[in-house]
Amino acid sequence: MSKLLKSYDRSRIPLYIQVASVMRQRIQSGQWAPGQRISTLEELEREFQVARVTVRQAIAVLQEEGLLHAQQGRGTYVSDLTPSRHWFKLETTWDELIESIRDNVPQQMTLEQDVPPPPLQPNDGQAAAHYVRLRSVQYRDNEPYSLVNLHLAQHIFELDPKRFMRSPALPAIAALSQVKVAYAHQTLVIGSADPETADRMMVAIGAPTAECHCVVIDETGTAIYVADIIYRSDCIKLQIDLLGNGPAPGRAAPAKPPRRPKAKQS
Amino acid sequence: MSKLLKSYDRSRIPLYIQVASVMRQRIQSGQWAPGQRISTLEELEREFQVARVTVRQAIAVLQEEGLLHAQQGRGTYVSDLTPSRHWFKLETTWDELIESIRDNVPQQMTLEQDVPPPPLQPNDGQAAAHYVRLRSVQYRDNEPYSLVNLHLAQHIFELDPKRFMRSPALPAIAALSQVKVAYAHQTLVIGSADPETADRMMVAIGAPTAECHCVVIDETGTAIYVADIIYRSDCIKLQIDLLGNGPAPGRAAPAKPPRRPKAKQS
DNA sequence: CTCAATTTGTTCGTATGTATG
DNA sequence: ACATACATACGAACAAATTGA
Repeated sequence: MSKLLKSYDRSRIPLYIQVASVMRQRIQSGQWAPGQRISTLEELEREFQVARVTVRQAIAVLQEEGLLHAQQGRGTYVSDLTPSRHWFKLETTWDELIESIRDNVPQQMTLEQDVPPPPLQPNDGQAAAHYVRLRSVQYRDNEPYSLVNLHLAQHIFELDPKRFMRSPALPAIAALSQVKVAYAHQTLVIGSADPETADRMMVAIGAPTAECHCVVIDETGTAIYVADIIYRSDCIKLQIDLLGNGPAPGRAAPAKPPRRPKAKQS
Repeated sequence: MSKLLKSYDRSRIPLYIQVASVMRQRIQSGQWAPGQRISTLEELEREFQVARVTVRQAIAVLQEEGLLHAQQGRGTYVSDLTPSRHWFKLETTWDELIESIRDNVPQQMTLEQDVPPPPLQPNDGQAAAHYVRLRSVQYRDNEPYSLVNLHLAQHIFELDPKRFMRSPALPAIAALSQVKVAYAHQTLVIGSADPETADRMMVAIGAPTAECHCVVIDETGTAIYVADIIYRSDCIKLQIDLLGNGPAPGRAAPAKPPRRPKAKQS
């Protein structure tokens, strides 16, 4: 038996979906380039060690997703326009993070006053006396890609309620001269969508997600901003500069990009 | 109809697996605590809007995983020992990264000489003249959790072939006084296991993975180390210090925690 | 100890989905 | 396209174990 059939025992997921997911991976990784003709049904049958109909079911799945189109007598081709993945760069420093989300527009913002404090991890500082809870959804091209569940210390929220209700909170906090940010950190794990998340983000239940837990602590050690943000897994990308001396000079880039030429702290 | 049934149309994955994945999430998130008795079959039927048999299939899945145990007449209980998740911290600075993998022991190391250069991203510098390819598997408790596919510049490899063959390459490079590391970065995206990955890491085909692309560039702008590392998604956790001034002082910790607070002071 | 309530375990019939050759 | 086999899912009824009154 083939490797795939052995793995099938491990997974319980219908075979044609597994085949489809392997083929999807090949398209998205570029191993099957846009416009290219892929292997014939017979070759795919042999490669995956499955029946012809199963291959066709897998192809049907990818046709519905717009990644493939099959033509009788000619063959099966990869679509020219494959949707871009990993377009959302999750920044790893305070300044870049603020900058990257400055112009985001949160949708479906809801506010709850006087909510219980958020669950805090060991390094998340101490809870504030009162929190408000802001929930919102981020969209791109009319498609939701992240859910924000934010606990904001009430005394911070009241410094500029209108702004917090209509624009991202982190830039708003950075703009508040009264507030001194002492520590800020973020953790990321890979999870899977529960029914509510799946529904709000329009993905399947159990689809992989990136779960970010972002905490901002003021000079008194109080967690003034505690956000749990869930991203679709296929849109996110992290870029980590291990030495902290900026990216390597690119092909046509100048030899010495000393820092970030963008905006300076104000 | 319920949210779950609507989402089911979107997913094509068997219903009982979706139910199981929601229940698994609840256990792993602590919403269902270890030892706790969970809702009765009838309540779960109503909540998920599925038939009794479907709930039981989901429970059977989680029983096989050791997360639940059911007892006739009494109820269904969460196991006391639920396996730990996210135990692998992927460090985000050079020094911490080196330190964290120093004592790892790669298994099943294979070497290929004179391989074609690795695919390089725009900021990955220039390819070296010759590369060797080292592949290995990382284990914990006899379970594989990551696959390493490393392209190492041949002239670097030859500085200490024996060490590169039996211990992690990054600490080995850091230890080489002849080598000056100018840039080092890492990108992370979420992918899914292809058949070979699934087989070597003993997960299902299509299971989510964390794909790391780590590049080390020397002072001549040459990519001397290009690693593509695939982790199981459920073991990995990133911790990003946005301000770069260390973690916030913990509850019982002194104001200046020197490094790793292994032992706690009370 | 028995009874009743509660809860999981099992079985049947039916319909649809998945996979093979 | 067809015939076959097995998996998935439903609803309903019944059986068996546990608990407490």
